[in-house]
Amino acid sequence: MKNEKFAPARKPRADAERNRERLLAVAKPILEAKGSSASFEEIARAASFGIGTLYRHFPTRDALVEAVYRNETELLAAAASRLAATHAPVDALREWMLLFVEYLATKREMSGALGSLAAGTSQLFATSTELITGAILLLTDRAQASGDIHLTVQPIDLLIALAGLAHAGIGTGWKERARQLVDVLIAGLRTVPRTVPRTPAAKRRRHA
Amino acid sequence: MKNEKFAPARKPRADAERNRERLLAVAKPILEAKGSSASFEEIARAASFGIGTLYRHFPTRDALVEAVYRNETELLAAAASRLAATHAPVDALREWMLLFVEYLATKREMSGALGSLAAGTSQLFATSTELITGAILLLTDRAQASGDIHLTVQPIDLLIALAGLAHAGIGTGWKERARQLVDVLIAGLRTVPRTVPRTPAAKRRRHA
DNA sequence: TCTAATACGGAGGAACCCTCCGTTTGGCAA
DNA sequence: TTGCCAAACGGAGGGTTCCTCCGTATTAGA
Repeated sequence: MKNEKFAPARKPRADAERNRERLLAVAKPILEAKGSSASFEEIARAASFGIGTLYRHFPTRDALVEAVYRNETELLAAAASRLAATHAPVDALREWMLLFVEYLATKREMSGALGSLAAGTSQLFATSTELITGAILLLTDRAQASGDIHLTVQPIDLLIALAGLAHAGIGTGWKERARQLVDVLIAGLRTVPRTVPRTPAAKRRRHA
Repeated sequence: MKNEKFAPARKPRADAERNRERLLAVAKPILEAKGSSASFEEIARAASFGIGTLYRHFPTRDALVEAVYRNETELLAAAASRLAATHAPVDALREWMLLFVEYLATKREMSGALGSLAAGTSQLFATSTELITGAILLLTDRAQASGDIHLTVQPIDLLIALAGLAHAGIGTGWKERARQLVDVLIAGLRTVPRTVPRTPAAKRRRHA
């Protein structure tokens, strides 16, 4: 047993750190080309490492994906507070959502994974998920406080919807379509929700 | 060579047709439980068929998925014209989108595949894709003709967004969140799009 | 009943996953 | 510098799934 679980993890060996970087560098283009279905063995081979090494550094696919995109995720999150400081509330939200579309664009093949990143599905994604949700919450809270939008959905759902679009595998023109959707979503948030817009069919649905 | 390619395909043997039905019946619950990651071998075993038989009937996963849900897809498509006949344009659209959410709900695990179904990604999904796009086009065209909505997105993108939400793996409460999103989308479609809402940042983005 | 034409079964090669453990290496202490 | 050992590496191997291929069995029609 020892107390290994409590050991504060002495800093990693220099070679390990170098190798980790090399793995990340090699993994990124492969992930972008082949999507999250890229084989671990291929990545390891491409970096001239044994498969075991890859697994030691990144025990799961999610861990690898998160690490590869951690940096960009942080940049994206940072952009939120910058926009909040320089733009009107709704404009800031809109601009940031457009940035999110750009963010997805690099990783279209990966967007399934990133969708569940946004959704907070995986434990491994926890920190990235927090970054993203924190960013959009900052912007939506502000826009709501100003009275410009009325939140009837969870802000993260807006991003998940966009990620869905990225993921669907529409070919060229995807990005433009996603941008249009951003504007529809924003416009939808601006309108005052009708109180209890229940139709007879909606009641029926409750029992379906 | 012969002319086998042009032979109008004599009707399938009775046993083959029986077996096809049995495969579909067995596949459905398995797909629903395990998602599209369900193994072909498992399905074949569950139906007490050899793996070869399954592959002959459904050469790809997509073919199987489409066949399993073909029926429900047709029902969903049919509902569109019914709603168009009985509801005001926007109400019909909204109700149908809510039905689409229900449609997804049965197959949450499958929604990735169904997303690309909606997107028209796969050749195999061609006919199902047509059914779905035809249905929503009917409703959006009508709502646009009445002047109640202003289409700035491709209607199918609305569905893809919803499928994305289904796919993201949000747990309980998914359906309610999707319904809320439907209302945001509808509200967004109702507003008159601003003419050229370009910000400086948008120009910059063009070169990214 | 006979015989093509169809359909079925499942072995087998290939790809991938992930674990486990013997070997190698880096870095610290003497 | 040298020696030691925790840390890191490599890759064989057992397991799973994919999908093809072809010998065997079954059907439908003459």
